[in-house]
Amino acid sequence: MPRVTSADVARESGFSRTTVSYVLNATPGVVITETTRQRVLETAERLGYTPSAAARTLRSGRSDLVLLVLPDWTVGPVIDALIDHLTAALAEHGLSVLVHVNRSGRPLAALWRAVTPCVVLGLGPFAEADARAMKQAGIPVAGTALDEDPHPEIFAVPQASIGALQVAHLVERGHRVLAYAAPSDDRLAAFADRRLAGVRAQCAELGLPAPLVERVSLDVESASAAVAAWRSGDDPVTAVAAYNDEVALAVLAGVRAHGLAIPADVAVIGVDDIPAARVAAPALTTVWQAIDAQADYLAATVLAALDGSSEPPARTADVFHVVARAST
Amino acid sequence: MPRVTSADVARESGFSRTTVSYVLNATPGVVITETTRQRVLETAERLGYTPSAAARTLRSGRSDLVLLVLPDWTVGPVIDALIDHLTAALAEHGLSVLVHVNRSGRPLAALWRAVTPCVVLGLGPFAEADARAMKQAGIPVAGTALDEDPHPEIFAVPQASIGALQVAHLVERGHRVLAYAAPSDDRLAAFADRRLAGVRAQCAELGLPAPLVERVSLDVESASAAVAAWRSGDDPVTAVAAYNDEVALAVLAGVRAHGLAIPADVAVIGVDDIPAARVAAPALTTVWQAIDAQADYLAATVLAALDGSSEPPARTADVFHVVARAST
DNA sequence: CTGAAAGCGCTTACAG
DNA sequence: CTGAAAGCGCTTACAG
Repeated sequence: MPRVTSADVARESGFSRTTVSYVLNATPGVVITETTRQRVLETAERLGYTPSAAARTLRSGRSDLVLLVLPDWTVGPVIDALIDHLTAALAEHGLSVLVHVNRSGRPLAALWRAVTPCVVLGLGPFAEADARAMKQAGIPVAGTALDEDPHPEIFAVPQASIGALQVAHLVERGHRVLAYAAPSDDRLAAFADRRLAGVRAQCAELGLPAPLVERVSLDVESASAAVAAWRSGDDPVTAVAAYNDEVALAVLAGVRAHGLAIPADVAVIGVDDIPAARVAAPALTTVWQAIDAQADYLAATVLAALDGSSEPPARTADVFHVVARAST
Repeated sequence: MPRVTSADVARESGFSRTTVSYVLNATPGVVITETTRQRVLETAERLGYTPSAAARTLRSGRSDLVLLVLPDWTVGPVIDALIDHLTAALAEHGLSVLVHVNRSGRPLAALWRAVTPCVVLGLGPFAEADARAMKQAGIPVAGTALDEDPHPEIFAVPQASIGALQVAHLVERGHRVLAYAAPSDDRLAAFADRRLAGVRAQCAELGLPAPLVERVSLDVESASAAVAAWRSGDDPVTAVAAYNDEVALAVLAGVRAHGLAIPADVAVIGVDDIPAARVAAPALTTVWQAIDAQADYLAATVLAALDGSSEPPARTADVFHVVARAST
């Protein structure tokens, strides 16, 4: 069964391809008789016509694909949810999201030249060369930033603020000697380092000793060793800010392994609010992020990049907040 | 900066577009002088030529996009890893994976007609109408099956076997009164029901009483209620097979809430081996699935669908196995 | 071994 | 208000 084309619709409806195109695209500034319009629409419907994305792309030099470039780190439930919402939001505008995991750090050029996306959206920073090439080729680029960023096309989730928020919560609970549990995976450094910087800055601000930092991989031994280090000093650590919930859950296991009480001896706070956090022993206090809002904002950013007119919306106020549970 | 086309390469190298195309595509059955070949290749390289996917698609009627259709359920780390591996494996063959989450259950027709993917790969079953339409349009369809399946283009991960494996492990540990913790999310039914069927069948096979089934959502209250139900009978449940690790972690919390010992009073086994399983209290026994192998198999299936010649590879023997930890 | 030409399906100046 | 025609970049019969 060959493809139904706009030429078929034209022939079948008795109008020219031009008219069919005008009707189907509701081309602005072109006036079409209502009866003509109806007849074309009806014919297209009856024939099951779907425009060819390839032909449109070839013609316009731009597809309706949004290329979403993920950095190499493990995606995890949060980014997962983000992609989900973003895909749904952009689908309403006829845009499809093509997710590309940039493992190997190869240049993106081959991919975006081949796909000619209408926008490239990066969840991590782009390589200098890639950014330049895309700019030169006139492909709009949008993305998220890890820090506060003056560029409006960038959605900034200041990672440092997350760390600061963790500290604020722990201090509120009466703690003064804090530690930071960093992830063992180097690919997370871009996030982890910034969150740690936030923890450090907030500690300094509040006149607390600098946080003791240990890397914790996702097993009991590693976490247990970290806890040993944190508790060995003259002024033992009483609260741990973890990079994320998975690391925090490992820390909980490490603390339990030492026979210490949570939160009486050691309090722990994570980031992400993954499902396992709620049912941990004890239930894990964590930082919740407004993923939906972030996704909506990113979607709006993409649309704004496409069509200069529509401004990105105002930022949501509640980007993240602490969900207090039994671990602090 | 306008796009570099094959015409540019032709002009610049002094050959015709035909020759350029032959060289660049290494068209089989066409013999090209080595010096010509080199000159064309060198020119293309120098100009930074990348073929236009849109034009190729329009010409051939088929893009190099693989449309991966996910069912509506939460993706989770396992599917996540699967997508990751699949994307990498297919990228080596010049194929890009377009992930589409089929929320809302809308017909897929508009999407695949627009994108003209070279293969549609489904991780869940397709709607009858969609499957028929794609077949009629000549688009190869591949996918995974939830049951053993005679069709070679389908990768079957028999969900029932996972349930059976859970039961076998629990029985090996000396348990005879078993329960099944089903997820509260109905979208998971396709998986959950099959795994439960496997649990039931294996219990029957071994002459055990039928498993008591409770739905468990991902919070302590729900899990606690399920545990209460399981323990209330004359013959209290001593072991729980959970739908997946997240449900299993909730069950652990429920058991702890009742002050029962794990695994002495109640043993728990999950599925997936998520990072949180290893650091749970106690460490969670679970069923590990060979995601890499599944992804490789799916990739091979896609390639086979594209090019009749290459057979899908032999199945990996070790599709899944139990990782025994402290919870059983 | 290489080239001129047609056509994939679409949109949009340009005429009428 | 509607139509004939060109062209986006590619591949592939068809000639030479």
